[in-house]
Amino acid sequence: MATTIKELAKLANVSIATVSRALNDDKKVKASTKMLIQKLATETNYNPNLLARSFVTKKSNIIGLVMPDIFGEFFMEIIRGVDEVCYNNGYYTMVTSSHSNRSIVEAIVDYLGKGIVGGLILMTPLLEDDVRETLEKSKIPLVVISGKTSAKKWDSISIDNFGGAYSVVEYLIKKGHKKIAHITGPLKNNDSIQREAGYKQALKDYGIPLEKSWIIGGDFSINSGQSACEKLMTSNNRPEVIFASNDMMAIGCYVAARNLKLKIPVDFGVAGFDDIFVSQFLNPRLTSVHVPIFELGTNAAQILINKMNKKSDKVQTIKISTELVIGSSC
Amino acid sequence: MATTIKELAKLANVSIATVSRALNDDKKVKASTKMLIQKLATETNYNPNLLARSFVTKKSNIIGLVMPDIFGEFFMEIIRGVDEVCYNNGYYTMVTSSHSNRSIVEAIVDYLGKGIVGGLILMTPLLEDDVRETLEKSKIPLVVISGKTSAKKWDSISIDNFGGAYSVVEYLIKKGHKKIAHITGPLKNNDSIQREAGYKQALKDYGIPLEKSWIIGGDFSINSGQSACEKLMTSNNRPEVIFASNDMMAIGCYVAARNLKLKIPVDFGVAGFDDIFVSQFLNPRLTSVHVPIFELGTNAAQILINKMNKKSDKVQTIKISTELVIGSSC
DNA sequence: ATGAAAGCGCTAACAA
DNA sequence: TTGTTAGCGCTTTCAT
Repeated sequence: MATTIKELAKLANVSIATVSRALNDDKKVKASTKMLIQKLATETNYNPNLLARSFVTKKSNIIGLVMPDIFGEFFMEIIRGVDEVCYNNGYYTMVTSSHSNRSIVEAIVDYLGKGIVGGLILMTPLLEDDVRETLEKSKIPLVVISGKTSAKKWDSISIDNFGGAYSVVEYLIKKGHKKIAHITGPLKNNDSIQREAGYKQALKDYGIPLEKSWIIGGDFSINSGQSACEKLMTSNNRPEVIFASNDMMAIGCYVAARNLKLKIPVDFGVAGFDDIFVSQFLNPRLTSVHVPIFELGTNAAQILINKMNKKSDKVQTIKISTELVIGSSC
Repeated sequence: MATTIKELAKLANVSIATVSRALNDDKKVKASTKMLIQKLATETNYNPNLLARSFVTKKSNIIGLVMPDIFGEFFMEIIRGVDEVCYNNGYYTMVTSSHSNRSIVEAIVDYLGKGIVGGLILMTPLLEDDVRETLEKSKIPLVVISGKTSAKKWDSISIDNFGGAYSVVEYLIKKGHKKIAHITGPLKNNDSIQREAGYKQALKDYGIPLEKSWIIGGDFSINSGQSACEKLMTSNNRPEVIFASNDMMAIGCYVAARNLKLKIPVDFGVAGFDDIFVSQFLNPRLTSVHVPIFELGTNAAQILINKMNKKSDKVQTIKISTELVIGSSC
């Protein structure tokens, strides 16, 4: 049995209230008393029962991290970032994702309703109406990691998708390319939408007409990248270079190239987005847009914890900037 | 404010005890009463306060997942597996890792002592004495994901490292190779130790003498794989093929090959272990040992939950078998 | 089959 | 500066 506050009180010959205060570093406890109690606490290996504490304060220092999926490097880095900050601040990280048999709303409602988490980090490519509604009802501090800096209602943190995409395409144009194709991400995914917009804007700014047939819909998966690339490279109007909306699809292009016996970057070039870990080990090294995912996680957690501590209450909207990483794939 | 059991009791015109019983599906509640209460609960969107419940029952349905690190695909898949099973059984997944500034013991103690988790999944490459001690003191259900099936004290689940390594090396030998080098993982890592043992045993079984200089110490990182490979391939006694203790180090060999202007598999072959996601996109496709990591996670969670539900109390020791994946890298 | 009441460990008024 | 006490939402004896 773990030491309780009661036993500690008995040992120290004070009331449990005093112990509680001492442990919570209340200023109005005599220094000597505080010292004694803290010494005793250490000796007896006292650990406050967090459940009891959360229960009575109605505050939980468990942070819920809800993601659309738990897969791949991107989410891993988010978790790592969140965990890092949580740990350093005495918070706990609880993760979940929308599973095959439930929507992201259910996941949120579950976390929120059960009173188990004191704050929520929601990562979602798109804030759909049902999610918005649910969130509006809740009074729990919340940070949204989103593809778009739109949600004025909640603190949100997002990647500069537009700028990142713009910079790759601009780079390609400056290298002399005019025939630049684009493989998009999922239709309703904000990251994807923003990246496509960046692509279009860059073309426009440099006076390059848009070739509709060079914009192929993908879904961020390797397979979709592969088939999109095959489609592009077997048409009679082949682009010189393909900008894939994420690295996974860029990898799909590599696969397609292998199948088609084409050589990157000789026969066609490829650029991606995300600069995931493996991209640097592709041969040739993939040109991509580096996204500091880990920082996305740490930032989100930090903002949330500030909110939970009432250290801040204005709604923040942070945009994380990206960086072009030039490889030899285009 | 969320609906409480009290309000529900008032609505149903029964005592809170009855409500509690009905909600917990106690057999001695009249069917009609139970129905009414459950209907009311649904209508009012009642959600039991988990904190309160855990607090009083002294049982938490939060499962703590402690890992040496939160990085890369391996851990991600574990988390995904655990989350999947937890979700399906109404449990919650709390993750943490030993951080730069704390040991894994501290992480465990923290989880355990605070009464916040009701069960623990501990993933560690090596059960060191301080960890053992800590675990022995604890009375919380526990499952260890380990590199070695040794811990008879706790339920444990591990990969068949020995068998996996043996099968790659056997495959290489049968292809006619005799000069097989090995890059090991960290010295005190059980996975690494078992894999090395499998390598040695295969050589022995096929009567191939061990060449000490062909066993180079690595640490599972790409860099260590790269430098080990460079060392091997620039010596005057070059092996024909390198079996790296994990895919990351195998990737390091690819990098080394590129630097040394050597071609895989023409100039030398490479095999790895883990068959991580990216390995299939390496060029040439890496020969590796596939480890069903996701299942490692689901299994661990399932065993733990059974334990927590008292559905099982015998100590289980599961070994997850691996599968040789033949690529074109050797 | 149901109700009354105690109590889990802790915090937070309110008193002293 | 410290103690007393109520109470958080729930489960669980013990009555009835």
